[in-house]
Amino acid sequence: MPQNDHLADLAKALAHPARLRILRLLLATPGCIGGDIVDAVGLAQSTVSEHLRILKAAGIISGEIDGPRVCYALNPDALAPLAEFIASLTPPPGDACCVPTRKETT
Amino acid sequence: MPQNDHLADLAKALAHPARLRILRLLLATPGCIGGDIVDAVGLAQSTVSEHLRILKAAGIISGEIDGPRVCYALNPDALAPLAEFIASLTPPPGDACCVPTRKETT
DNA sequence: TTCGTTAATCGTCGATAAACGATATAACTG
DNA sequence: CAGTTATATCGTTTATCGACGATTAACGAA
Repeated sequence: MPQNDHLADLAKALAHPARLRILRLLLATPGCIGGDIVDAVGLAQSTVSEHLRILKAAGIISGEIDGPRVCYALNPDALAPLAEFIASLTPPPGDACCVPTRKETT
Repeated sequence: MPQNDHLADLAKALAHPARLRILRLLLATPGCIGGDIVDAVGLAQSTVSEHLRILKAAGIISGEIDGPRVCYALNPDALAPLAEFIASLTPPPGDACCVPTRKETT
């Protein structure tokens, strides 16, 4: 079942705090973002570049060359299969769309 | 941000095809399931046991001793944080219904 | 063209993960 | 108690990951 392989690849791309931080950063940054990522995550430039490469290889982000920089952007559709899988494991309680989220401030 | 660490741990637990297969198997199996998992995934018993240990450590499954066997069961709530994170990256298409704005903490 | 900036790639290292066989543990059976 | 079955753990080997510094490539500006 190659689908599992793909899902595992997606999960693997998320399986690192630095990459999650990068994704949050991209989410919080409306426009283009370049080397600021390096500052924000506090790792070496080459390390950040590697994380970006991994995210890009998984299709989770896309990089567009913009002059001397590269403009990264989220590509959230890529994660849809993983989201579906997780949802499929989740019990169907009363998951009507709008459930008043009680208990969230854990 | 320790939350990223936790999310990364969850994703890491999912980042292997054999573990995804195990989760699917648990999902498809209503009652208790024991060593049949070994047959289904086609790996050595010790390897499967290790995968089960990892899933259990992540809280994604739980194992209850049932006589000579161990009864494994999904524990889908454990994945909720990861599902939320992925959802937060997903563009809000027409989600008029559930505004999942989890109030920007931090 | 030369220089400075930005990002990607290379080479290397230690750490972690994955897989296996062998062995140990626990519980039921007789 | 001895034997069988079902899991877990141990120890080892191999592969992959994560991080870094150094180098290279691409681009804009002077």
